[in-house]
Amino acid sequence: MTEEVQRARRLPRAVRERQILDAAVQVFSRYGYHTASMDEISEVAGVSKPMIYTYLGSKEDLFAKCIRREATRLLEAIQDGVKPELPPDMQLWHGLRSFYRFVADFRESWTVLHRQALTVGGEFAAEITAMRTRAIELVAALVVNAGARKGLAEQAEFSGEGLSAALVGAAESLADWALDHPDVSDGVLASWLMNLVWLGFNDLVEGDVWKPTA
Amino acid sequence: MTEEVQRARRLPRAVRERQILDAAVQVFSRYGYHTASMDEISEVAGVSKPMIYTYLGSKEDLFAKCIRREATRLLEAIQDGVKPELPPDMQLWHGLRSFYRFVADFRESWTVLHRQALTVGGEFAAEITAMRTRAIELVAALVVNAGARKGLAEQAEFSGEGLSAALVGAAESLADWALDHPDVSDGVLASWLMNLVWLGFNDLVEGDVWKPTA
DNA sequence: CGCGTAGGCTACGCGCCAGTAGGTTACGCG
DNA sequence: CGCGTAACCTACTGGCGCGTAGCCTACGCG
Repeated sequence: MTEEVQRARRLPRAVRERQILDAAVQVFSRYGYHTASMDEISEVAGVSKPMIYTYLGSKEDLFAKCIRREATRLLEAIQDGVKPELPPDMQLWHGLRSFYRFVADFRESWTVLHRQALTVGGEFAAEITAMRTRAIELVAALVVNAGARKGLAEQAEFSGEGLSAALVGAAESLADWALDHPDVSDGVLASWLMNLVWLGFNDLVEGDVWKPTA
Repeated sequence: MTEEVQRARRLPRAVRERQILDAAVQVFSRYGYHTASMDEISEVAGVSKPMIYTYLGSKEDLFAKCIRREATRLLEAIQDGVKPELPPDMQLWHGLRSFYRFVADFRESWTVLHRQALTVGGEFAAEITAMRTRAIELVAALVVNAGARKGLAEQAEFSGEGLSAALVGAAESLADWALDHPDVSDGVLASWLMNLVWLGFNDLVEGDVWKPTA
């Protein structure tokens, strides 16, 4: 009689929770919130369904916990990369590099944050938006700060918040593009954005404004 | 005996289809594909549910038809605005203005295209991506064309496709921002982007590349 | 004035899936 | 060695919502 291979058994709660969250991120990122089924998550996690409910609560709870964990990871990855003592452009550059490195390393995390999070209407779609807003405000602080140094104030051609929204959007969109082009390094991606944005911004600061021609 | 107010009756098929599509866009944009219910759409349309199925098919069919109608509207709005005989920067500027005007005028159309369309995995998420890719390639053509004039070729600092992806993302993101700031005109929004992108791009063309400092 | 057809509805079936009831086995500790 | 408790499962239910069967009614046309 061959002894049965033991299916990993009697693990402490903390370990199981991590397994479940990992599986959930994977399945949510692949199928989206609504299409993903708790049965499949439990299967991928190698755990039965009631475990999920006793440990992590309802489907919505589970999703929220995924989002929060991945968001925290992302923000920490960026903050670890940026060096506050450097000039604004280098801060931005390092932040962007860390961001693209994270996206490349944790595709599923990024997908679940960027693509799937908005699809669950209501309560914590707001939470995601809040996180995104924080990112925008952070960038805005950089930009406005750099602008203020040169005496760029409330002109019609300038809105720190608006420009930051555009910049963040550009970064996100480029991240999606990069998922299909894994050969492009994070340094190159960050450089593209810097060339686009920082140079243009510098011109603005110098008063070199683009105007429509007749 | 007061005569009953007649509930709009016996309308021709084409009219009903429009009513249904209008209602569907509204409901889908508010709740998203999965959360939206056919019952609510029928209610908003002022029509019973079987009508939707006989006229427009399944829920997925209905959503696809919404997407296609709104996408066509958007692309036409942009193409009507742009004048091909103008120089590249002015073409881009007019295209952007038309885009922001559209978003302001048809918020629901934009929402359903941008936010909700990606949430339905599979078949025609691809369709949306295709449309977006077309937009990116269009912009890329503009950019590459303008770059080629100045002899900017395959440098590490340059990728028409990548930059275009970033630009489109910036435009979309700014559109979302603008939804919360209705007082900002389409001309101003377009100018911001031109200042960011075109000036930076011009610098690139001139060989003025941003490089990280030690 | 009858009959075909296009416009329209109420009311139901049925599958899928989030969530649960209730029971079983291993481990820790006195 | 027995008792509490924490880990873990199988097997069910209940509801929500897509899609439809079947029926009614106004209008046009000979």
